Amino acid sequence: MSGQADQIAFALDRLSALRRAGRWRAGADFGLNPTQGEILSRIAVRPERAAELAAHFGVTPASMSDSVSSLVAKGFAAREPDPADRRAQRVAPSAKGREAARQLATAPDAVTAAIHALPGRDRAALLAALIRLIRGLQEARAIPVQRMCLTCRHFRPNAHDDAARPHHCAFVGVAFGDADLRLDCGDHEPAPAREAAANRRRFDAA
Amino acid sequence: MSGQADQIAFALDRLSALRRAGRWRAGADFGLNPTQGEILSRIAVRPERAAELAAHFGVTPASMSDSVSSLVAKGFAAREPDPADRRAQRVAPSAKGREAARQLATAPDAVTAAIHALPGRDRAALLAALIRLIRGLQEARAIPVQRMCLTCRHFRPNAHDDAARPHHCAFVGVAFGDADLRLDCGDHEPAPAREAAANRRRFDAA
DNA sequence: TGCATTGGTAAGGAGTCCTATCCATACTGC
DNA sequence: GCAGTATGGATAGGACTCCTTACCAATGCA
Repeated sequence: MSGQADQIAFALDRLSALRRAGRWRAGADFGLNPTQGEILSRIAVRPERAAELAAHFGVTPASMSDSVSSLVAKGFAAREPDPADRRAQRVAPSAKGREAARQLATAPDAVTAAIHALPGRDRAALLAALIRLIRGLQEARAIPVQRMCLTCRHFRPNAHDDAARPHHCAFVGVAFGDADLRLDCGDHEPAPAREAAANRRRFDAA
Repeated sequence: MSGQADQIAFALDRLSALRRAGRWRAGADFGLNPTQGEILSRIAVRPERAAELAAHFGVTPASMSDSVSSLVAKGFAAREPDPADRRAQRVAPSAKGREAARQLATAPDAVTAAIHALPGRDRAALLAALIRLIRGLQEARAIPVQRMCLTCRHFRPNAHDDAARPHHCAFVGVAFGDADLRLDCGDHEPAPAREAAANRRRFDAA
């Protein structure tokens, strides 16, 4: 019998194939394929540079340029100048793109439904394990930094005595627990390296 | 803050992008792309019909036919007649294909490494949650039946009193625990529906 | 025997994603 | 102030995925 790790990797691959198949169906109404749908969903939350998108999706900048071009050609997005750097451009959704992203976000998805159907304890354990997994990958520099709480300047780990809700988000001003930790938050702003390292230590200390 | 389910789905997407990127690198030495590598790894365990492969990977039979053709054209696989049905063909690896699959299986992969680096408790919780997730998807008929213990005729759930190793595999003749449950076993043989349902009940009863 | 079903391929087209190359802006040191 | 280098990005050419539609052949049921 081979190891747990292989079984887990196998499960991840199965689930991602299902998600991709679901995105084919969901995007078909708009003439979007899975890749375009993912990019659109991403920039609908916050416009990004092509290079950031390429890093996020794990493709070359050239490939991302292709995909963005087809999104632009279909009228779902536009390239706009980035005020911070005149070499750069941000990819932003058009009105039509925002509407499509909204519908995509609410489209039924078998995997998400199955996650919802999971017992609460399993779901929390799953999220916790995945957060640790992604942190490990970040520390091994295998995955680009995400918009996750652990790297956000608004995050205050273990700031409260309440064991159920020890953390604090200074942006929205609420206490929350491990189960509500975000891996991808629209309000994320990167923390300075020193602060991020301190947060990590404080988070692990609990 | 949006729900846990969305965060989990986000994590799954991130990890699958990473796996795919890793497969590009791993397969590059052989002239294999990620899709071809996945198919090859699959048939190396056990030859399968194109329709089964298409269902497994969530693509249309026509697409699978394309991919198999390119695998055949490169000499990694061959189509052979299926004795059980003269319409059908099985896709089997060539000697070269088996060797490539062997090297692919041992190629370093950041995600697998990170899973290994996870604390044992997290890893077990992750696998357990994923098995439940996939079972839920099977029952919702969103995912084709896998080669998992729960649907195998060699599986004897809760056959032993040992709490750590309650299950039994009649094929290899060993007792094992939840942590060693397989989602994709090369020795899998589907159990009759009646037996599978009984196994499910017996498994859940524990 | 007749016909729907199932396994599979062929053709045509959109799009992904690669490598390689090139352009423009931005930093860096003298 | 200006070369040299780094960075953000687009373009070109090519391999390939994956789709839809259409078609053939074996199968299985009425």
